[in-house]
Formats: sequence, structure tokens, C-alpha cells
Amino acid sequence: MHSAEETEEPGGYQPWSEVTPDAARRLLVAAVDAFAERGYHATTTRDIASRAGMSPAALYIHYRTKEELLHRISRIGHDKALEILSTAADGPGGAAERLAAAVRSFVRWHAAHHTTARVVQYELEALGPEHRAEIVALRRESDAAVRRILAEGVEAGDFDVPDVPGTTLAVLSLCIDVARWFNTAGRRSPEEVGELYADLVLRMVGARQK
Amino acid sequence: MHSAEETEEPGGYQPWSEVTPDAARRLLVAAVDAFAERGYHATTTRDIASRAGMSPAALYIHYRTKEELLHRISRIGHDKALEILSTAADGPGGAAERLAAAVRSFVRWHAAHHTTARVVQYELEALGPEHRAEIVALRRESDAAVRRILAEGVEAGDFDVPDVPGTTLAVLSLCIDVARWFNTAGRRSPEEVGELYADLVLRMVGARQK
DNA sequence: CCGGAGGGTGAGCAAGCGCTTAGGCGTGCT
DNA sequence: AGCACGCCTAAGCGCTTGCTCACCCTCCGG
Repeated sequence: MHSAEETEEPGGYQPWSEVTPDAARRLLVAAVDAFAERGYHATTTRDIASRAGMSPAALYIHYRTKEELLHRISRIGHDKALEILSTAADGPGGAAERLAAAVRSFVRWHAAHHTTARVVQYELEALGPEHRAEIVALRRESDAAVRRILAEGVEAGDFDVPDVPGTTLAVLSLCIDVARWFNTAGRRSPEEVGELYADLVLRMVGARQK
Repeated sequence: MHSAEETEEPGGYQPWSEVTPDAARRLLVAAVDAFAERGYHATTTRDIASRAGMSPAALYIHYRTKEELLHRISRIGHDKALEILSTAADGPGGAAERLAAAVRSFVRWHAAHHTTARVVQYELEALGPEHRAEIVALRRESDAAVRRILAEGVEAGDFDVPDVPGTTLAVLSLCIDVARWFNTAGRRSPEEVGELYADLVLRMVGARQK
């Protein structure tokens, strides 16, 4: 089984561990929940603070603005997403295995942490110009990681992909959009969705059957 | 060539023609632009009115609330999307041809009208409960249309799809997400993206090569 | 020539927003 | 003991928000 969720996270595993002090982390987790539920603009600082069990003013001890809170969430989430993708891209095995591993773990993350992922992937436009630019650069790296696997697979003759940049876009788009629909529909586990999507993507790139 | 866009629409073709009177339509078009650019919650009624060249109060002559404006947009957009899908699903030809036609036209619409599509697909949660329920029902019909094509293709032996509901979800997700990234990236035409995606989807369902 | 209806405006209200300020309370170093 | 420091709160400021209200055009049938 894969555990109930009070806010989102299963049992022992603790993300956001890089955020200190404790009160700052509680505020950040509260903000993730609120942003995911209502969207950035519809969320008030009072709502975030009260979810964290604090007064509205407490937020400004740890963060300068509401936007900085979103930026911190977005930054940490994109770092994690990029780490997942490039770990798989630089892993062992042929292009097909690496692509399947990348999609599997990327999708699994988006499904298991769909609350976080929703904020990370769909609230970009609420960031200020400089913060947005920083995040967009990270996303280009994610794109490059996937494109590299596709290009290598094509060169090795493992894949049949007429349009590498376009297919890269489609693969990432497919994975990212999991955050939008997951758990609003059926009762698939993140692992099942990851498995399904890995298979679908291998078909998209025309991977040779082993 | 496919024409510059002042707000969004190419030359002669006029959507929103079902919206009358004229001032109501201008307000609605202004709202689509504003919602797509900044999101529903970040858009003010003053912004919508001034884009339509009117005073803030004019909005309330034609719509009771800001939410009603979003609902009208969402309703018209979903009607159109469903019409596109079910026309293709009920069209002539085998499952593969109908699936390709559905994806091609559905994606083309999302790309060409990505401004509208963005609002229609990504601002659902800003709707009130009853309005949201109405829209969700329409989306289930879209899902059913695609699922029907897949099921028929599998039965006829044209497709190889282990998980029909899951693959249906993935296909729709892939198409819808076009509205998010289109035109923020490269200079592909809606037709090119539609063609690419139709091919990718045929691969996803393991369609027999003709 | 009039009167009323539909479409529009300027001013503004009550509420809620992001954020600040002045101050309090506990804890650990000197 | 004294006190600086980190963390937190109550109160509230200035502004913007969705929306309303009293009033004014312009057109058109009788």
C-alpha cells in the first residue's frame, strides 16, 4: 500500500528537509497545499499563515513576500525534477532503458507529489521576471536531458523519431500534465501510471522491441 | 501563411458569433485575452472593461458576475472541443483514420486558439460548484468519444492497447497540454503540430502500419 | 414631440488584500 | 542578574477588489 496523506507525504520520507528553520518549512508546506488547491493568486497570506498555525505577520519573518515563497517552492521542485531526469539520462543501459527510466521516475514524482508538482508546473507565470527567468533556464536543462536521450537513441538506431525536438516537447508535456489530472480521477498508483507512461513513450519513439 | 493576430483570430473566420449583443461579445473577447494572459484570479473587472473600451460598470449590464463571464467562455469552448472530437469519432474510415483525424483537429484547435484553450482547460477550478459540475460532464463526454475509438480499434485488431482507459487519458492529456506551451516556444504552425501529434498517438496505440 | 427602454458612465462602498510596525515573551550568553 | 537576540502576535495602514447606484445619453414607435 502507499499510505494515506495528511498533507501529501508518505510515512518516513521527508522532503523540504533543506528548508530551515522549522517554522519556515511549516509555512512553505502550508503554501504548497494552498497554492495547489486554489492557485497562487487566489491564496491569501492569511490563509497560508493560518494553515501553518501562525499569525499573518509570522510569514514575513521568514519570507520577504508571498512571491518569494512561490519562488522557493518552484526552485526546489525544479531542482528535484531536473535531478530525476538527468540521473536517468546519465544512467546505465541503452537509450530505450534510460528513456523508460526517466519517464517512469519523472511521472512517478509528478503523481506522488502532485500537489507540489501542480504548483511547480502551473504557477510559473505568477513569478516575477527575474525569478521566472531563472526557472525557465532550469526547464531548458530538463528539455536538453530528454532530447539527449532521444538523439542518442536515434543515432544508435534504437529509435525511429522523425522530429526530435517536437517529440521531446511532447514527451515532457505528457509527463508534466500528470500533475494536473492525477488523483482527481481514478485510483491508479503513481507506480502504475509511471509504468504505463514509460511504455507509451517507448512506443512514441518507435523503440525496437527487445 | 497563417496571419498575424491582433487578439487571436485569423482573417475572415469569426468565432464567438453566438454571443450577442455586440458589446457583450467585445467584453467576452477581452476577458479571454486577459484570463489567458494573467489567469482568472489575477484579472480585474476593470482590466476586462478597459480592454473592451468601456467603463468598469458596463460589464455588469451584460454579465452578473466575473465568474459568469468565465462560465460562458468555458461552456462555449467545451462545446466546440466536444464537437470537434465527436465529429471525428463518428466520421468515416477505420479506427486509425478516425483517431488520427480527431487528434489532428483537436490539437489544431488548441494550438490555433491557444488563448481561448488556455482559459477553457486551465481555469476550471475558478468556476463555482454548479458551473464546474456542468463543465465536468462535458469533459466526460470528450473522454468517452476518444475511448470509443480506441475500443473499436482494439476490437477490430487495428490497435494494440493494453490499458484503454489509461491510454485515453494520456491521449487527451497530451492534446490538451498543447494549449499550455504553444507559441511560448518555437514557430511551428498549428497544422504541423497536429500532424506530428496524430503520428505520435497512432504509435501510442500500436496502430498497424498501412 | 414625447416617453420609455436599452446601453452606457462617474463616483464610490464594503470588504479583503499584501505587508508593516510596535511590542512581548522566552532562551542562552555574559 | 542583565540583556541582546530570535521568533511571534495584535493591530492596522494604504490600496485594490468585485460590484452597485444614481443618473445620462441616444434611438425609435405613437
